[in-house]
Amino acid sequence: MEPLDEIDTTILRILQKDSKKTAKEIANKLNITASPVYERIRRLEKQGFIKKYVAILDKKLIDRSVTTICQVSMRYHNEAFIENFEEQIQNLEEVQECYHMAGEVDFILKINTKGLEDYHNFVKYKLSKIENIGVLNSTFVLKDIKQTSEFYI
Amino acid sequence: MEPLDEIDTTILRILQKDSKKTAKEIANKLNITASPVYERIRRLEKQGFIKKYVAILDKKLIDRSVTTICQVSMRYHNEAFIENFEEQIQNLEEVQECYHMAGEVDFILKINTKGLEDYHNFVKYKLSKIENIGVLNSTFVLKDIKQTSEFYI
DNA sequence: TTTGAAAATTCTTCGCT
DNA sequence: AGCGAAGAATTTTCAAA
Repeated sequence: MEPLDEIDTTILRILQKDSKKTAKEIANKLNITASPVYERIRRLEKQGFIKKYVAILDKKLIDRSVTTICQVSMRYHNEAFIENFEEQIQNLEEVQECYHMAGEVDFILKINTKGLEDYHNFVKYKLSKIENIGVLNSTFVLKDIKQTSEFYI
Repeated sequence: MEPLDEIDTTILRILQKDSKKTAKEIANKLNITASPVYERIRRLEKQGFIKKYVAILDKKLIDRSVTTICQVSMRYHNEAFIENFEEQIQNLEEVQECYHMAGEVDFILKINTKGLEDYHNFVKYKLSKIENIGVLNSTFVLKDIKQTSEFYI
């Protein structure tokens, strides 16, 4: 696969910010016509550089204001337990992000709920039901400082 | 502002997963015609429920494979220092997320770089230049288990 | 609020340069 | 690779129900 040129990265930068921009608008910024822009976008999709297009919602308005960062450590560290944990996490709708970490803490999760009580219920009835969880440490977000899906390219 | 009905939330659920779905496709799933779907989407945008539409890129392919979670605590906790920190963070392109936290740690950041060396340079030349940072604790992501912008609604 | 139709715009393909 | 034209599909508006 060929490396991306300046035109490709400009297209990606624009679409990361606003995927509703038309090929024509992007073409204008690049001083070329719409068809090559269109073809490049199609290629970038096909090659997997663009994974998907999504709408970003306002969490306050849809009543998911409480964001919690939860750090999880496992009791035993064998393959089966880790794979089981990863599988279970996929199915929890409240979990927006989950990373397997190097270091003391095994997993870091970002969870969105309506309120504190819903987070309590999430931990009580869903998260803590997963086998082999050792330490579980939750801290609440006071304020979102920055939140974007953009990569600097 | 009226609360959302079942049709609105269905539209939002669909657009969170794939914003390229046409009004017609969404209408089919709802057994109505395209125009009310179109009008509802416009209203949801206007009211702010939908903040924006974005393309999600593949971080491996664009060479931003290293994700780091960085926990920052400030030395002194006064308004000016906190506001300054929040402002500085906005301008750092490597930072995808930053939250002001309750508890021991003041801020949690998610940072994407090309490699470990680039993270080192980020900390050395950018993050640590911000005034009044006390403790700074970085841990690396071994594997992304789950990562979505969707909210469960 | 939904429908159905009509106009404007964008998407998509393709032959040519 | 990019251009420009042409047809298909979608977006967008709107009168009527």
